[in-house]
Amino acid sequence: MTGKESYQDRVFDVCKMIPAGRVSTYGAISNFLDLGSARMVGWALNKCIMSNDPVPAHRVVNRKGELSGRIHFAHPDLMAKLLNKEGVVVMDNKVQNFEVIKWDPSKELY
DNA sequence: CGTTTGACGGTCC
DNA sequence: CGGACCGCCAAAC
Repeated sequence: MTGKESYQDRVFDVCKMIPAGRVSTYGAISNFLDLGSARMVGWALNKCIMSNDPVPAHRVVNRKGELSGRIHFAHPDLMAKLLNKEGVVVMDNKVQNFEVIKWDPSKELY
């Protein structure tokens, strides 16, 4: 390719690097890719639904550990279900032990 | 080309 | 702890 990798492609790549059973945040990805705004991650992931690539967007939550993006999935409960399936405890649309299973590319990935 | 919106984050009170 | 407010950048209108 000519290197036309948009910020969206980088977000996809980072999301694919998130280990199962772990969750990342929009801010962490934004900081790692130096996008300057966490909103860009949300916009990029919104396109991931239209994309044919298997992007585990369900592993990305906001800084509070809430499944803020669940409403964009095929079913609002799909995101929580996928996380629960991977061993992540989700209650009331919030990730339990969030600080424990939180995964930061800038810290975990070196 | 100005305005609005959006899967956010941090600060302030 | 939670609500209000601003900053942030890109796409949609």
